Amino acid sequence: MPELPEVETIKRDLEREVVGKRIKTVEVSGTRSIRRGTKKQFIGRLEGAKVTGVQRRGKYLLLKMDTGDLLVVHLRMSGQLLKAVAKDPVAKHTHVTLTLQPAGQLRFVDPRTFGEMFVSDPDHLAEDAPELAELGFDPLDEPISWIDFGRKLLAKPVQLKAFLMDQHLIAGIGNIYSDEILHAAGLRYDRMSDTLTTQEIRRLYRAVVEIVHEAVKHRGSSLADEQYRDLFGRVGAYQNEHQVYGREGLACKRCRGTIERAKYQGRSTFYCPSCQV
DNA sequence: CGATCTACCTGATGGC
DNA sequence: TGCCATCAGGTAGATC
Repeated sequence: MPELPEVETIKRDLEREVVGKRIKTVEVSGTRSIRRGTKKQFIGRLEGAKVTGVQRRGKYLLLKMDTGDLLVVHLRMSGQLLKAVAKDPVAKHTHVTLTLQPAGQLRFVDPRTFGEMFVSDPDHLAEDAPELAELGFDPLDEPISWIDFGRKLLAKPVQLKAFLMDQHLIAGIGNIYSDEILHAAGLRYDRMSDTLTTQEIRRLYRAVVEIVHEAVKHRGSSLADEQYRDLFGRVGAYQNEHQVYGREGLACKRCRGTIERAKYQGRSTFYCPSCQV
């Protein structure tokens, strides 16, 4: 479900609502959500710890504890982090409940159970979660120069959509935002990275940064199923700004061509065949 | 090594 | 109604 803009929205909500609170108790149901390490050590390391900060790396969230530990969260396709109070009805698929001091709860809800949480610390993060160390640049927090971006594009010929979604190259971009970025840049999803002109490289880089910022400004995208929710359970608004994603058969807002859907690496891709080249 | 497929899950939707 | 196929924001691991 969530890509960088959605995770960033939740991060900012967590900073206001959860940082400074202490975790009083931890409840875990099922075995899927806590699968690196044991439930017992997960609970033991979190209970009594105070949340002192939140970081986002690509689509990962890291909650810093006053014990030095890090609570790492990845929402994958259907995970939600929701603020609640104890008397609120418990949603189906609530797998982890952190009860906070002085008040409130943080709940992890995840119907498809692809998401996960685990506890690590700065000294062991690289071995506990090697994929975190291998993330590419973050277009929101650590934008690189367009020259370096161009070097990455030219380093290896790869189709542009695969390039944008490769977390080793750029952290945080997934199926929705890769389509929106490519449309904004006027480039096709299957264009090879090493065929771009200098002007196209600059346009693509600008589109990456702009689309991500705009999507954060609108608090992310919730699709028809409204699975993506922020910490307060509210939907995002960026879906109203989508130019191509989910708009098959509709007119391109830029050139009035017809948006098409293609299958790319087993997933839907939306693009305008007349203004993306 | 890289590229490509599959598995991991539940739930919503649409065709028959 | 119901049954079945397809699809959904992601990524790791197997298999070529």
